[in-house]
Amino acid sequence: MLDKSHKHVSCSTCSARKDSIFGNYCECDASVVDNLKSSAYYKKNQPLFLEGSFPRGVYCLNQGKVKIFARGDEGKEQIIHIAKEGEIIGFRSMFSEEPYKVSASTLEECNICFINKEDFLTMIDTNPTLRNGIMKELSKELGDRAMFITNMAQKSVRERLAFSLIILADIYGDEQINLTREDMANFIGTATETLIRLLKDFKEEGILEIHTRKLEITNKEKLFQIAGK
Amino acid sequence: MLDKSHKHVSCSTCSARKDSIFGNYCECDASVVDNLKSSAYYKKNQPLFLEGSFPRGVYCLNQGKVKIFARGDEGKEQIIHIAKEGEIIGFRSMFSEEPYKVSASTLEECNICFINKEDFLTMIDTNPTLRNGIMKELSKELGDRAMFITNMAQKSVRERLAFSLIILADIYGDEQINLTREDMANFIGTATETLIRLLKDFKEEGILEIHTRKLEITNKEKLFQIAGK
DNA sequence: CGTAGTATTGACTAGGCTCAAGGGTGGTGG
DNA sequence: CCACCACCCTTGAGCCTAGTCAATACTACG
Repeated sequence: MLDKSHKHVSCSTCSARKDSIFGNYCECDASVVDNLKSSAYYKKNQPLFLEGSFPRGVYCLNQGKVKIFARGDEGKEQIIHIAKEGEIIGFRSMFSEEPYKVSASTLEECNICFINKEDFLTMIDTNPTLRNGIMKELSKELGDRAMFITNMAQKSVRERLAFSLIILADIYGDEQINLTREDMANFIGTATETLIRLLKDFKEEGILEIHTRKLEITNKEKLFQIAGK
Repeated sequence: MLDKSHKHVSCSTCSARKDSIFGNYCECDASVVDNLKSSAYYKKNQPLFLEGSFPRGVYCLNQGKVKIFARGDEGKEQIIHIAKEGEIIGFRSMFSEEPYKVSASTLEECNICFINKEDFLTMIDTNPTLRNGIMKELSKELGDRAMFITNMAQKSVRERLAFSLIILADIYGDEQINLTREDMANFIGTATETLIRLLKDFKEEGILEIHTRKLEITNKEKLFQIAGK
């Protein structure tokens, strides 16, 4: 349980900063960012922003996990990305000058800092190192999504599950994967029932342990094998 | 048939320039770009670059269409994007400092200009308008791909075909859509046979005319209806 | 200790893939 | 200019993955 009274996270002591674009690219500017930003506690399942609305700034994730998702025609969520500590969220639409094409919502309790649109854009304009970092980030994500699309189009659900579990294990680090079956199904792009059946298979094959909602990967090798490549 | 002896396309007379990021963002720099670039004629099905290799520069499409695709585990192509006249191709990997995650290959005869990596990066560094244009472009594509992923995961092949035909009609403008069945299937993310059967259905429903390989959309309204949204 | 949300299981169906076999078309070279 | 060959397109049959619907069990939290 996070400290809900925690009103201000300082960049200079931010444990996520080493994993962040800010940490990597503007060592010197911690205090500058510190003065511009505000920070806030978010409950589980609380939205940061919604598809269709216009961005007012960017979010920097200090603690917790956030899902980035789009909705299909019937309103079904497709999770595009799960952000972890240190990630900056929601800067895409600020450059494209479009409304958000995706929504963001907390998956657990989070501490999240916020930087105003104008302040952030000024930083980008005046700090080439940060700017290059952002461009690199945008480009990397674009490459990742090409692979994501290919996986969606060509892999079976079983293969996608294996692949996604590897990604999730990486996101959750030493913690166990902790998602509702529905969120997980929406990440993989399948029905909840199908996911459940496959998790059971994986368990029987000795790939993972199921502790109700938390998953513990016990044979990562085999996952790579099933995921293919 | 393009003029194969055409060795140099000039930016100032480039018919695609108005649709290009260069045309929109650096009116004044036409002659600068002109001096830096080289231009070349490409045959049908000629690769520009391959997944896994490192970028040496960017390509600017003066005439023709180019497919951007990734390969799945079994080597099957997944077409991520089809570039038309005026588009700049292959700048993503130059920012991410990774090898290409996708390949590019001409779909028909093309005239394509090439700008050296160093020259292009210098332009980006020194020309904020161009830079913002590029960032906008990266961001837009990222948004598009979120939708692409959602469509792949949630729509039926029939719906995806309708959706893709709308996109293709837009890319081909007043020309008729002209792709092999295989390329088209690889764009939609389905088997060639399934695509063919569905095209037949669409023809019988009065949505399109099939002139062997060329497709003529006759009822775009209905396509929107089927695509949903 | 009840209730809402979440997870699980079963039965059924169908969309779409694979394999296999023909039919067209257009580009090239004699 | 025409014939041939390679490539592309089309059709059919059968199967199987994965989605839907429906009913039941579990779990956590107030």
